[in-house]
Amino acid sequence: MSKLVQASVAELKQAVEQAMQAAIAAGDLPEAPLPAFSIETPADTSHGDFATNAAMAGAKAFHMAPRAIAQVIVNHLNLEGTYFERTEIAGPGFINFFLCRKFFGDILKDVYALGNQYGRSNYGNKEKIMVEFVSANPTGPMHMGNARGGALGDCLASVLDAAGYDVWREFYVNDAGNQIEKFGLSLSIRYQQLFSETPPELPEDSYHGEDIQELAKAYADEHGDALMHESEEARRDALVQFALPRNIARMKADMKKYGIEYDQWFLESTLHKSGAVQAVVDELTARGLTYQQDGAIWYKGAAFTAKYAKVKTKDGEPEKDEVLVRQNGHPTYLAADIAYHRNKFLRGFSRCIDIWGADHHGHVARMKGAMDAVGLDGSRLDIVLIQLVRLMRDGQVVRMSKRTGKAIQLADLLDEVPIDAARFLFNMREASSQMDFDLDLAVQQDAQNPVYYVQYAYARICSLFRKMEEAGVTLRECSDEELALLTAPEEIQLIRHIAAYTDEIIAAAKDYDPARITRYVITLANLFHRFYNACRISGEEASLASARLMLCHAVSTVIYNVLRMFNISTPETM
RNA sequence: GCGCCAAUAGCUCAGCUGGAUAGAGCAACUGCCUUCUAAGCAGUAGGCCAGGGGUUCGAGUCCCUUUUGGCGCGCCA
Repeated sequence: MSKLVQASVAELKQAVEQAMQAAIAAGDLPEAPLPAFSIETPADTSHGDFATNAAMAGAKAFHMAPRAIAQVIVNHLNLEGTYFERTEIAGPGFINFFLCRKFFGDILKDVYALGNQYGRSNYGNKEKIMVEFVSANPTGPMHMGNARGGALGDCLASVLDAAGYDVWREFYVNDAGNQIEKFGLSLSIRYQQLFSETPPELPEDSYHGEDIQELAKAYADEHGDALMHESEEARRDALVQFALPRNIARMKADMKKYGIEYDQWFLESTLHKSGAVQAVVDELTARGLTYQQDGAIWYKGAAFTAKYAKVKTKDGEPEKDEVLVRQNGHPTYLAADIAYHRNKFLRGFSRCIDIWGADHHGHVARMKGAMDAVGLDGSRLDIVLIQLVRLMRDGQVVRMSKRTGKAIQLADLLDEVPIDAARFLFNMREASSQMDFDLDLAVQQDAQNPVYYVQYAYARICSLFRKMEEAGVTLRECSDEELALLTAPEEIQLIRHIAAYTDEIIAAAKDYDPARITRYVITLANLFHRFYNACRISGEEASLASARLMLCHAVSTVIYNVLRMFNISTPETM
């Protein structure tokens, strides 16, 4: 694992600091506080494996030319006992460091020893963290945005797990409130349209989808027209009680098909039943943050929201307050959502991540502020906003399904494209960028489709191992001397990339950006194919062949670990 | 009007907390299979990083501004 890398960076930083101190003590540098500097990995490997800007950063403090400072630092540098064998001063004053051969061999030994644990770290210290994602409305089928959110959320959770967090996946089901009222109304009308000569018309802002008609019909098929003789309220209740579980079951089935398993499906209704929503209203009232107006209860949240967002102050007009409880006595979505997030923290999660569609961005600062308002810490709630997805076919935007003529649903997508491709492609772009999902590319079974490109690299290595086994050559742990035979630029580049894996996961966890790992594994496959074209294994002298076999094994280990982490299949033949 | 996200090769996108000549993949052109999967590789070509200011040793990256695109500003969720 790249404990090696992390240790190397740490010891390098220390060595440079000590060199500067020694130089000051020796009078080669003037007395001055040490500058803040960094250790970085140059883009161009001819500039070394690591580099530091210490000399440039210190130019001001030491009143000397950067290259002169660099020379002084190098003169006092002691790299004995480290993996570094050589330094050089380059460009405007960079000090470049070159790793010795043993480092690369040790990386391969580490991967060999750690196997499917390679890449995992304790960065997160087992901190309890929740990722809440998709959380689609149970009033209808899931759509394309849910597909992207599902892939990103699930893979983010996996990345956090690999980085050493204690991760919990949750789906929030809005099975209460206004949308459910509307759902009931729509069902009731569709139901009445089945039996009545003069049924009511569906209002403009209710659910017009076919699925509502199907649900009403399903109820009628099972229970007949009995509800026609019930009160409107009883009819809606019965229909909702019938339809909601079906919709939720379907969402669970779709998510499962998509390769996503939640730890919990959290029902909003439980918050209302348990009194948690009322408790939030009471809590805010006790803190003097509510008032009554026009028969509703309002939340004075502007000051809390302002901590997390700019607030318009045009004409001295403050941010509008929010309604918590409507005139009709029903709590708003905001009240329930505050209760939900409060509940998350009370369950012991020290950090909560929500994946939301970008159209909800107006809600972000308000929600974080509200956590502060109820006495929690809004900075522990992080929202990842996902920009829109457009489906593309033949270079054209696709809005409607060919089959149903309706808006494309998640289920349609999963019928059309392989799950592997959907999960992989939705994970290539970071959440903040708008993306086009290319349906033609997703079903394409060739190298243009990145998921196949990566899987092919893995299958190629599996095939190699089968061939070598037939020839009586098996994988074994090589000696330092044997691994030192790996000197081709293709080999060194490949090992360097393998060495970076753990840090990539940590970086992806820090940035909440699982797409980073997708790009990482594509690059890994590319480096492997390059190596495989340049270097042979069978036919080479035995110790070199064994060393290369160990390298191939390391590559397949990392590809396997990434694909399994993202729940993408790893075919051994293609 | 206010706010959020973006703008990098013909197309789709990388570019890590500011660092050394701005990178891939598609598409275009030229090569590489009697030997481990050619679903692969190598090479050529392609750029005032949307425009303009600023910060500094140094800006695609940070700040301001203009333009363009997407989205949001409900007693909806």
